[in-house]
Amino acid sequence: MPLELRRPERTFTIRQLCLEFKCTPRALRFYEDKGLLAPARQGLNRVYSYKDRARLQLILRGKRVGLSLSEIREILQLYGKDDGAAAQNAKALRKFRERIVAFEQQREDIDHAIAELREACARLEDMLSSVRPDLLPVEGEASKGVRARAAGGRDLAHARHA
Amino acid sequence: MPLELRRPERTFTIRQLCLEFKCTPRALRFYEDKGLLAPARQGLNRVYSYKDRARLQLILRGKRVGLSLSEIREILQLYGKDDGAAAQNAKALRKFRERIVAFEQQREDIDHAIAELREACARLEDMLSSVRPDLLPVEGEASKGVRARAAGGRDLAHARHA
DNA sequence: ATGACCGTTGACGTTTGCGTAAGGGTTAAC
DNA sequence: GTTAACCCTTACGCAAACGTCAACGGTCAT
Repeated sequence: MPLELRRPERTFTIRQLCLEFKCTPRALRFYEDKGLLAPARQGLNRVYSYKDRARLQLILRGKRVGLSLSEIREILQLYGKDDGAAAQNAKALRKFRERIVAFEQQREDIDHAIAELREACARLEDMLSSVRPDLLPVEGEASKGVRARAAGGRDLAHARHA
Repeated sequence: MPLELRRPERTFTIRQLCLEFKCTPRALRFYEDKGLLAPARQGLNRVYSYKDRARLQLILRGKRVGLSLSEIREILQLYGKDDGAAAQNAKALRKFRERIVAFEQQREDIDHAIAELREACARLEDMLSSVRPDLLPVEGEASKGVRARAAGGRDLAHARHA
């Protein structure tokens, strides 16, 4: 058993999760206050399980896409009901569907925004290249036009929020 | 000229815009306070032009995708500089690119979220259909399985925000 | 036993984005 | 002439989501 404490049994301290997910202890405690997390305790200290970690991931993703904590909590609660309570689950189903519709709306908005920004970029580039080509992003020797699809870096993420 | 006051010359009162975009006068004045809008005046009364209306659209879309007002203001400011000031525009270009990357990240998050919710829905449906089929969304006689892609209604939109 | 860290619980402070009066001015209808 | 419908400004209020102390406990190395 001492060797068997590999993956699923692993636990995390508050700090470990904070480092991993780039947030503060204060935030985690706050989420707990608000009923989004409920880590175990060793004495006073919080002990986060893998499931807690997963919940935290969902929380943060939810935040990035603009959900409020109470909305996230609601979703997590519905999520956790794999048990009976059929009527409850029917409600969950409706809620989920609503959220999906909302998200799809939001995706449209984002696509719009991206499209507009791209246009703006294009116009700016044209202007600059005809007036002050020296200010353009280096445009070295090799790559012409297409410019590699940057991003993909697994450690970016992060966003604002009202 | 009296007949020529068709489109581009049109102006709007604060209330008209509010009705059209489902927001309150208070909000518009607030945006103005924060430097996002700057309608003309007739005496004390605000008079919104088509350009103002367009800005408002951008503001609201920005909000829906989770931007803060100050971020939106920044973008609008950069937007408005079609004039000279090359160096400034180079900065704008960089900012825009950053925003695009951020938006693409956000789109990924949303896609994830949608996927997860769909999965959850599927599981819930399975469960319900095997235990309490009566609780499922009517599943009438005709449509089997595919269910029309609801939404599309042009007057939904709207979202939360901290 | 003395810091140096990590953890804990309050509790007050801050920023954002408006809501909600409170008080006042104009014009249009009745 | 007063009621209704808009408009304005000023200002206090409020919820969300933490930040930032303050004050205290555990433990490990020096």
